[in-house]
Amino acid sequence: MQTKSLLISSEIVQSLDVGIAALMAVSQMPDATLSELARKTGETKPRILRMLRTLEHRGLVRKSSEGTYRLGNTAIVLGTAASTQVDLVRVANPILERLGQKVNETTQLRIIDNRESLCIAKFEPTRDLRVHSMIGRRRPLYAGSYKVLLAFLPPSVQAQMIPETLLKFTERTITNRVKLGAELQRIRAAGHCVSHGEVSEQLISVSVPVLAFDGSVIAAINIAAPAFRTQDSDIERYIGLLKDDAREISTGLGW
Amino acid sequence: MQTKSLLISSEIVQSLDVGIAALMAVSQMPDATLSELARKTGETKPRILRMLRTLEHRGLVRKSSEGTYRLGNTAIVLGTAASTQVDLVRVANPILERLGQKVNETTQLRIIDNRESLCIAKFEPTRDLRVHSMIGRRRPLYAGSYKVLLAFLPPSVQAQMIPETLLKFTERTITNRVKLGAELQRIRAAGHCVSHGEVSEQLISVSVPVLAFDGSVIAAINIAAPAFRTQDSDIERYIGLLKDDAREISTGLGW
DNA sequence: GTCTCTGTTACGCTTATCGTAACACCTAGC
DNA sequence: GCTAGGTGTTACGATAAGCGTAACAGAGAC
Repeated sequence: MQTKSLLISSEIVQSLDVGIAALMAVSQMPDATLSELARKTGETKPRILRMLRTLEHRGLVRKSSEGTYRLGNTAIVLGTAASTQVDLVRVANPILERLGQKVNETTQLRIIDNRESLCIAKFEPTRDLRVHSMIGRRRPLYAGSYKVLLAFLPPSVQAQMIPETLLKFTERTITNRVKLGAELQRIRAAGHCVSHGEVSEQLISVSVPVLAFDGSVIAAINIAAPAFRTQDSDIERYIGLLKDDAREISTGLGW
Repeated sequence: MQTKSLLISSEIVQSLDVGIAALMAVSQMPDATLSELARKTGETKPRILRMLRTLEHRGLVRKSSEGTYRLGNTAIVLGTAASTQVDLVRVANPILERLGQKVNETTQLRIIDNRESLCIAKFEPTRDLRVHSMIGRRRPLYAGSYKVLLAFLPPSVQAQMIPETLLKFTERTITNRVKLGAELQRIRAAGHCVSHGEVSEQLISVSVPVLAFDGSVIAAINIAAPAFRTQDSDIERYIGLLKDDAREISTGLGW
């Protein structure tokens, strides 16, 4: 008895699964040592060592001269291929860039992944002061304008996505589940969500859902900007632009 | 007896290795079916099915509604992380872009990988007629200007990198191993290589090596352009620019 | 000196993974 | 109608691949 996998363990090759876990660990902690990676994944050192050797042999991971691990060239090739194969990203990227250029602010594409929102595409303007964004960064679903992802979910699924305790990021974060529910209804009716510093102080974020042909929510696109240079008139304008572009992404996906 | 792995099989977790092989197969043949992927990897269908299910569970692969497979969101996240973790790419990318803007032509960064040259970074100008480039694309080491990668290798390693038979891509491809050896010596002396349509007709490519502190070759950067708009004076200018930038990459890597 | 970290190797137990076989479901051919 | 040759999928028992334990060497710390 070495695994406690009593639930949906079947159909999954555990060696491969742990190998991927090691790969993701390297991706999240560049220049980590073997021991650190073993701790992070909760596996034994010999096991992770075997995994890393295999990953290195495939070029997904590189061992530095100091003995620490980083992602390798194959990971770059894989990621580039992925951005052309994932329809959503391929379609959204030029639209995000065009929109970002137009408003001269940061734009993002986010999806629901594992009860969080996950950034899978972005554009940042060149101006000095701008909102920083990063592909792969996760944020809660219940705070900030990414709430739109929640708002357009069927009620039964929605409930599963909201954790028991809602962390308070700023003074304006909604931490009451009932109030959150009411807010989600309002968002659904309006078709957009504006966050005034709910996650980060002094930051305004406007999100709009990208819907499939059947009205189910696929993703969200948003504009994020410093509050001091964003007037109410800007926000109104952003909402209109986002809605147009969200529709364009939908049709670009074939609907 | 199910594997014939008599050589360096040890130290490698085969389940993980085959799983990665399946992943790379998906990356190379988007929208492939299970049977196709099993054939491509030379494994049985049930085995590949198990691998794909595990990869899907981790988000590296997505199964479309028609039952075919594509890369998934995790692959995008992984690739983005990789481009910030691989020093060479991180350092070279802005330099490649600056150079490409300056000459208004396509620029590339290539390394040796598995006896081939592999493109791991690139820039393409916006003009209508330009040389197309793709991260992940492989080219032979013995043809075109990528020969610089060979030329700066220690002679013993160099020999291992040159295949028995040299494929003839165009009329100008060198297919004689002796002639190739002489050419490599000339390149090493000159510090650069110019290809006049050795791989593709009507294409000129200029490459220069990126050297480590000890003079060993790390990578090559190149400019690729249509022959009709590239004068000898342009080529001379490209060589100078490339040499400067190659040195800048070297120092950017800490040397 | 010991103590505690590293990374690494060896080896025997056992369980996870494998391939075979059989399954159901197609479309094509005729 | 019936094969015939494709899919993708599931079941199961045999086996060897992969596991953890243990022990190793080396590097600091103090």
